[in-house]
Amino acid sequence: MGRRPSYDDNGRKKGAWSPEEDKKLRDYIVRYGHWNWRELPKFAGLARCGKSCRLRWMNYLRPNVKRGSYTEEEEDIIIKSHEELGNKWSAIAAKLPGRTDNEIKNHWHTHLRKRLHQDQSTADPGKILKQSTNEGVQSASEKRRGFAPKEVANDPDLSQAPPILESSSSSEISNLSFDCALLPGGMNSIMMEDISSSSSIPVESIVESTDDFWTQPFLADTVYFNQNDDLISSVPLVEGGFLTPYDHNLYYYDDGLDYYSFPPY
DNA sequence: AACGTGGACAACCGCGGACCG
DNA sequence: GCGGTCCGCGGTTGTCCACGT
Repeated sequence: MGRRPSYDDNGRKKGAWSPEEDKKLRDYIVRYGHWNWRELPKFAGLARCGKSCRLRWMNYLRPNVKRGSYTEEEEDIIIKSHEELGNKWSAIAAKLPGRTDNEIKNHWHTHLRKRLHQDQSTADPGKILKQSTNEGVQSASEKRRGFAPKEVANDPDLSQAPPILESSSSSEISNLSFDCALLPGGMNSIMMEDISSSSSIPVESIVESTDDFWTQPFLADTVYFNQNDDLISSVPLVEGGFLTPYDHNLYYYDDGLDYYSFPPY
């Protein structure tokens, strides 16, 4: 599924994500967080725009993203929330742990809306929910695929990942949360917070952005491709696999610590 | 077996809000 | 108040695949 990979005028890759790209993005964010979406692909070695990376992470790679069939309760919540909120998919998603707004939106358009329209004539809400649930337990496409989802099944990293349970929390997977803010002087700053240690370490990044955030490519000078013409890295890889913000002789990190340490200013 | 069609869903695109100088 | 940057949201599109003919 997804779109056929292609490249735009700026040399950025578009379309379906490869398992290698997924791994790079996931590994990078797990390790360093999404401190700045625009610059993240550069440091993660991805020829993607930041917006694409954000979407992929939020809708697919993010911990706790629950995939697969919808339960009766979930569909009930979606229908009721839609009556209440309309097309506020993010608000509806907030009521369904593990479900993304995009996934709910798709599910609504392909299953629930159609069914609601069909059953409005019968005017039996209980029946609507029951019918939607019966198919929601396993959709036609899932039956076809014999779910698990194709990409997850094909991706050894994803398939080996622990099952994401409704009750699990993101902190079980990563203790790091990241907030981005702007510091005076127009410089970007990174606020990395280690939940477990409650320590916050603001740091500054030298990158000043003047171009459109989402559309401007962020390829480094040196681009490496493998034999399949896939981008291996847009920056020279360093030990551990990524060029990080700290590799610009500005910061360093102590990998043995729960949080990153930086030289005093 | 070949082809057409529609379902499903990942990903793209454009817009607008929050924040800051 | 204005413009720029960053980010999130919702609508739409592109593509794959199963199924029907």
